[in-house]
Amino acid sequence: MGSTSQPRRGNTRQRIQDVALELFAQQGYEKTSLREIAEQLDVTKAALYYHFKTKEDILVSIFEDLNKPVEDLIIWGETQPRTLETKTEILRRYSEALARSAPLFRFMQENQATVRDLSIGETIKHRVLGLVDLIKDPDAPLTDQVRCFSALFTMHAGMLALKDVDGDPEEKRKAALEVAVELVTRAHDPDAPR
Amino acid sequence: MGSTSQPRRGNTRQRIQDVALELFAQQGYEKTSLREIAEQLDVTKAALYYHFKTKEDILVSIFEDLNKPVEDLIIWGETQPRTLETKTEILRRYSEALARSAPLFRFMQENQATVRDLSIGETIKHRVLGLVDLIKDPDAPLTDQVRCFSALFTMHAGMLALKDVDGDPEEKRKAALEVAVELVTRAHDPDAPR
Amino acid sequence: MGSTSQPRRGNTRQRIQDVALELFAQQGYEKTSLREIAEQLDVTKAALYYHFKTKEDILVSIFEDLNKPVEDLIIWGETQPRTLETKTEILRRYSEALARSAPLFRFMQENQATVRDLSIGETIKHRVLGLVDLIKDPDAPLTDQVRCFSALFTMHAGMLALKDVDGDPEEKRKAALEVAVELVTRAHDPDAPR
Amino acid sequence: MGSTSQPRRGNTRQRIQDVALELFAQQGYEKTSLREIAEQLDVTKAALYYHFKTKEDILVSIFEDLNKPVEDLIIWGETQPRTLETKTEILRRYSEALARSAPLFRFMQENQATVRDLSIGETIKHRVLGLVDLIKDPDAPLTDQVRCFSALFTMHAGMLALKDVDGDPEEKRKAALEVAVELVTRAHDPDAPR
DNA sequence: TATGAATGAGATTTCATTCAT
DNA sequence: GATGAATGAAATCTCATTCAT
Repeated sequence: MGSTSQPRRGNTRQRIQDVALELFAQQGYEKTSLREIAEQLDVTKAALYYHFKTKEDILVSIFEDLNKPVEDLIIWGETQPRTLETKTEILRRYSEALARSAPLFRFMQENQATVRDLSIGETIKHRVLGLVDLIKDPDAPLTDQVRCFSALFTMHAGMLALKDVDGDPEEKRKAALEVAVELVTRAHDPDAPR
Repeated sequence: MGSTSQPRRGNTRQRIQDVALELFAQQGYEKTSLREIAEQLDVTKAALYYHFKTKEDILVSIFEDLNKPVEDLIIWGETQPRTLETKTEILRRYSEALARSAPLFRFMQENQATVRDLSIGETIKHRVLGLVDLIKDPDAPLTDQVRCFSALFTMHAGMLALKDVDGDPEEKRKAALEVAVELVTRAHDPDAPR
Repeated sequence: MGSTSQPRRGNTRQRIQDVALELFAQQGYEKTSLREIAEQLDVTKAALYYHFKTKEDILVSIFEDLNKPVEDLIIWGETQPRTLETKTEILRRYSEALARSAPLFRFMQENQATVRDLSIGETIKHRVLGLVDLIKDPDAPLTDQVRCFSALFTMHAGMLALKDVDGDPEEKRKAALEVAVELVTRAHDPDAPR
Repeated sequence: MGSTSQPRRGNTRQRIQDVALELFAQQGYEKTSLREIAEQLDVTKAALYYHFKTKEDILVSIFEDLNKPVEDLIIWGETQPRTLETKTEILRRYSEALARSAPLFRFMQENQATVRDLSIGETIKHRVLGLVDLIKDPDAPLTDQVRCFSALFTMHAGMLALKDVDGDPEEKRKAALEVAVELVTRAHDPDAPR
């Protein structure tokens, strides 16, 4: 929550995560050193090692905390019927999850090469594919599968590329969601009137 | 014939670029060391510095060489009328350029955080925005602007995320292009029958 | 008493400064590598970087420590009346300061080109000019100003060139001081009988 | 042959020496790389090696060319009677030699640590001591010997420290010479009236 | 809960030098 | 007279990590 006025006790772990995520998102994972993180927190590097086993562990812990909503979403989705309504709802919830953990997702988007080799790499891949599986039909033609992927990436892009476009972030998110829903709708019911 | 036995003289510069791009795309820019590149070429690190001023310079030179087609495409596009046909043609050509320089674009997609801070960062941003400008109308509603961004990202994704989908790469590329065209078409003529 | 068997903990910083100064004076700044310093101390190079930010920083820290007496001397001098007695006293004290920090001054004398570009360069220049200002009259004829500079350099030389002359160092220092005093005396009172 | 006209061709050797000396004096010997010299001359590093065997050799050759007058001066001095007139004349000629080869002497003054280890190191030491021998009496008291050294250093300083003093260089040189003569005069005839 | 001190590995870069052409 | 290509050695510096206290 509060980013500047932290009471000095008991929440160092959280503060490390906050600062680390901020720096990771700003500069990239490899270009952010533990020294920087420690300095910004006014602790020593060794203190980081009291709370986390490795540098990677810091990132993993952040990911695990912020990723839970998406995980839950997939679990929920798997119990629902594959109707268009369900798919739309999934997109809606996913869009909100993205918005809530924007820095993390921005980081993941911009550091794919890094993240791929880390232990979360597989998890992430699984998650994206799991999400796609919920909104696409396995036997759909290739074009429809592309539409589903595209829907997801559209929402990701909604947080990134659209930085350079004017307008309120929340509105941009909604516009991206709208386009995503449209894409999935077409994929879901190819015979719908165009 | 032989892909491993390189002719030893005269083309070192090119060979450095080739090996570097391969490794950059495979492992990421920061995790690829000059030692690795040199070893794979059976030259000393110092030889790299005879041909390039810095590590960054290697990447920049690769980028400048492979980026030319896209640059040309933008210049061409700026002289054309903003018809739907032009836009479609731009997408088609861009898709082909992407396919031809796949490793570079894959690298750029997966190393955005790195590339952003390099001297090519601004160039790339300019280029993407220049491309988007050719296919979107400046006064179009936000949703249509998203569609245009989405079209571009769909083609990028066509080279990346779709790795995990079965099927021939060329077919996947065409499917991505088709979806992109569709998105731009809708953005171009919002009143078209759906 | 042992000069080679150093107590291993707690005073590393000081030991680095000692060894560094010795090597800097012996071989010059640029020709002394951090590897050498580290090896002579039986520490790793990285340890040096724990205590000092850069190679230059090692030198700067040495300089700042040993320069204090001279700095104090200038401050003291500025509060005194510009009598011949004051000037003589300044020369006397300066001569002693030089003797006490002989290796540093020898280093500075022999590495002027290097020191000039370092961050201490300006400080040193300031200090020498500050010192000269205390012993020369601003409106004195050029010849008298030269005498004052010469007085200072005579004492510097007393530590250097006179190495190749026979005799006890302490006696040489006193002889140099005597000549310096004589020069300043003449500059102070040009009409004095010769 | 004998004439000193310098057309743009065929005098590369001389041009190398000129540029090298300028850079050596400006930045110091170690901090000046052959790359810099070559670039400033618009030739390749390898070209330098056609004309000189090593980097040191460039410096040595410069030194040998410019040092000749001083060498001659010493030889001449050795044939003269050790009168005060001779000594004065030596100082006068030396002062002129210094002025004529100012950059070289400035370089030597500021790079003593470097020069000491080079092959010219011994030569220089010899030369200074040879010069001193001409103006001091071997059995003179220590103070008088200091005066002689001081005379020499005063003239050196005349080219350096006096940079920061106002006034015409030629006048400053003459002032330095005057003080030097005075010092040697006293050393020569201690009983002279003061 | 943390720190102070240190390390081992490795990064990028620079340099003087060589040699076939 | 000079270049193009390359090398071997070394330099400065950074990093993630460890451990006794």
